[in-house]
Amino acid sequence: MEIASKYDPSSVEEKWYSFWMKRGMFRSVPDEREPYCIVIPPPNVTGVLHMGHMLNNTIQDILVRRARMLGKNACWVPGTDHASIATEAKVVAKLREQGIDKASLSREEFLQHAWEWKEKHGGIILEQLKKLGASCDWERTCFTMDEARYETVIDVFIDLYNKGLIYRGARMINWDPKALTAVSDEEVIYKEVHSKLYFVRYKVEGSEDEWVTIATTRPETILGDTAICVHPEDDRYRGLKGKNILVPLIGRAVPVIFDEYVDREFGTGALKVTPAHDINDYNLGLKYKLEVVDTFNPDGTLSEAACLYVGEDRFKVRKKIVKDLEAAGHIVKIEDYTNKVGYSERTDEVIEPRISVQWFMKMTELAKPALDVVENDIVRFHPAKYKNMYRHWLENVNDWCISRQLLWGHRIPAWYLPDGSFVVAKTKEEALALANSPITDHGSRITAEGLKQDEDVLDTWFSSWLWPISVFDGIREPSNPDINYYYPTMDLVTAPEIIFFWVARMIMAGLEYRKQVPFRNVYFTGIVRDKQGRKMSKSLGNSPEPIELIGRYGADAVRMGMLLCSPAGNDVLYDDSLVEQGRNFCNKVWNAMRLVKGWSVDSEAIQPASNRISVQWFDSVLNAALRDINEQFNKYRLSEALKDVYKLVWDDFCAWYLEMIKPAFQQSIDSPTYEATLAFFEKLIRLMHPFMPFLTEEIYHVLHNSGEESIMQQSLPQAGSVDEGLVRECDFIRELVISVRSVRSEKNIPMKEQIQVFIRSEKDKGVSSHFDDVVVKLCNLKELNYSQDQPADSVSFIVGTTECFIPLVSNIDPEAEIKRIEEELSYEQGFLLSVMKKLGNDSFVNNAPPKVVDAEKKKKADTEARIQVLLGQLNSFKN
RNA sequence: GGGAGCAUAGCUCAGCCGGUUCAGAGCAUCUGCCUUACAAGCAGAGGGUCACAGGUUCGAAUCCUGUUGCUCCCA
Repeated sequence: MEIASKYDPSSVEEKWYSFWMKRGMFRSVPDEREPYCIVIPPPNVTGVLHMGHMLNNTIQDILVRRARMLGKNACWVPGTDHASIATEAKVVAKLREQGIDKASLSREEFLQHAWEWKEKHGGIILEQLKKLGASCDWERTCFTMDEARYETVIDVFIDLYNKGLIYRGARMINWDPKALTAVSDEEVIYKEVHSKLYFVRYKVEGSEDEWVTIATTRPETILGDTAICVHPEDDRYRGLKGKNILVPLIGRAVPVIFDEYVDREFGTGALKVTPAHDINDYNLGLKYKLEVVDTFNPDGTLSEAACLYVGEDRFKVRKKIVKDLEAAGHIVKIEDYTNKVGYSERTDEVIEPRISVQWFMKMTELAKPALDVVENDIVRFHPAKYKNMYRHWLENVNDWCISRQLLWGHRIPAWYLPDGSFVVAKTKEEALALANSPITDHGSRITAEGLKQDEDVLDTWFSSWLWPISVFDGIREPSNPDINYYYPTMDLVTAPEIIFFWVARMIMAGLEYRKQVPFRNVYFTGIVRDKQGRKMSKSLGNSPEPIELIGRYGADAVRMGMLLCSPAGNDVLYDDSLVEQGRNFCNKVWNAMRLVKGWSVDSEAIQPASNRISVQWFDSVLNAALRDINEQFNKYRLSEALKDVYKLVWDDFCAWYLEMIKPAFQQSIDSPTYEATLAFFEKLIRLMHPFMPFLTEEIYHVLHNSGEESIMQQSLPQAGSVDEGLVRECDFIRELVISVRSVRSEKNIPMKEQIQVFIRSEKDKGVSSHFDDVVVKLCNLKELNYSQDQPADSVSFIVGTTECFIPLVSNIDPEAEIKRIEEELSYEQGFLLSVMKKLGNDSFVNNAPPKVVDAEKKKKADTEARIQVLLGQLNSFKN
């Protein structure tokens, strides 16, 4: 059989994914086994797969596949969210291309277009996940706006409203003038911008030439000023008590108020107060009952209330008003200034703080238990450092603005009566009944025509926060078999950026509706950045196209490359070399398979002792590694687990074990060793399967010719016992082999040339000879000898405390040897000195644990032994 | 402005309660090899005052304090 010397993933991956799919191997239904469940963080329907998804979903797939192989009933629930702002923007843009104006459409017509868009584009990202090997139960695919999820959201809204946790009120909110909607605090991104600080003087009313100078970064809001505020203890402004100030250009008289809020050091110490357009000013306005003049329209242009520049854009007005102020003699000076400005996460538009009537959810009551479960490790964070961030947010939590002025989403189930009051109900009929019930008592009889449903929809996160429950329909059917079996889920894999948006709120929802946390562990991935540490973004063009990357290197290589360098919570600096490393590893495993598969087996042959000991040795090494890797998984150190696998396979198995037992060219191998090797290989690919599903499935089938079976359904190898003594013996041998190779390299002795090695010892005294034949093979020796004497014309080296020699016919330079030995000697003597110093220190000997003192004594003995050896060598060269 | 975290080899990072011949790994670099599984490979080598300054201790990369630099979160 001819097997290609290079592993070709493209011919393999499609085959095995459809193999798994056809046989329903990702399917999970409740049974008597222990459940293991992950719900996918639902990607946006507008999204296409990016590098962050690749990392995140690779990790989830590893966890799920591993759980499956541990015999659990593993279920990974996929789905997408409707991303109201992003999707609506896409649909509006598409309509515009077709010459359709959103405003000309009815709600129903618009939603029709939106659904069409969703049907066409909404599934792309899930198809892409399949290319990565994601073993989701696709039959369970959910969407935040499908029937069950939609109704769930509405039910929860009504329930929370009835519990008094949701209210409607006028508040200062973050307004996105481009999307024409409110957004929550969490959707505002503050960016540092270079702007100007304008010093503007306002005239004191009734005075000839008395002025107050304020500093502002937003002169266009001057038209909405309704007070000037100074610090009560600021001597500069004592004279202003009881006076009014005239707002420039429009001459409105506004009062001077005194409040400690003002920072005397900033600007001039005098602050203009614009309650309609700044959150702090808004609070001052409430405190001093100031007039609120809203000078902006929803789209960011100036309103009638501004009197000037009506209908012009806020940023154009900023330039204009500065000119006009300057002309009127109001500008004192303009300084360069750096400040933070809020931008909309979705549209990147500058957020306009605006007073608006919105729906809010009270957070303080829900926050307390959600904090407790994390503090008490009922939900564990990996890495745990994110607990700090979580705590800080929950202890300072604000009410959540949940309404959005959009069409695409869950429409708020509130119905307004002609008198402006409202009722909250699931249907118009229920609303009507409620409106006419004696309890609400609206006096006159309300008709269906008199009821108008709220035009707004809910924040997308208001559906996402229910996700771990809603995917199992656990709100509508609180005791259905799925929710009872799969909830709470086990692990959540997500980015720290959405710890508040999502993680915290899911915990709240879980505790509120299931009295139980939604998951046991939260694994925070890092951000995938480019090599220079920049975030990957479309505009920078610094992100590889994931599907193309998979095409080029194979999904397994990409999975490995992503994970190998990303400990939990750490950012990944992506570079193609990472994926290359993954690909190379796949190829290494592939070739190991080619080697083993190519051996002919001699069933008559008796197993040589060297093979037997090699098998015993690798068995121990494998068991020790399985134990360690298991431990890494328990600590959610996936990257480290993969490194251990990498080392076990490449170094221990390929570089050492296979070389130890490899038969000479065209020789056959004995059957016991061959069988043991196949068993090792089988264990290794099972161990690797969660990380590299495609390659391992391919090899599994090559090794077994097993048509219908899948490696997916096999169990993970269990760690057996470890012969520590044997491992130590072999460590000595490995060191010996490396030393011999090093001498070969230094002395330019080609591998082909057979040499001799002498160990200064009596055979079987001190040094074990179990591995002698292995050494002979790996070093290409004529013979391995034990001798008390140094052979003539030989170079020497030390392994542990044992002296070894290689006789050479030439190439020995006494000068160089002496120099080398003297260098080693001086290092050892220095080391001995430091050990002696420790042992000579009474407080060390008395205070340190006996184990540590003994270790120091052994160091001393070993070092002295080595020094003896070196001195002997030096002598032999000098004489 | 408030809070959190980080600083170890050229790069990315391990290094758990202070003590293993402790200063490590991978990648990159350099040298030699197309040795019949693998050049996507093999063998070997170099490279770090553990940011800086103090302190605690018999002993500090590890604990404490300060300084500097960077990152993130919140307002």
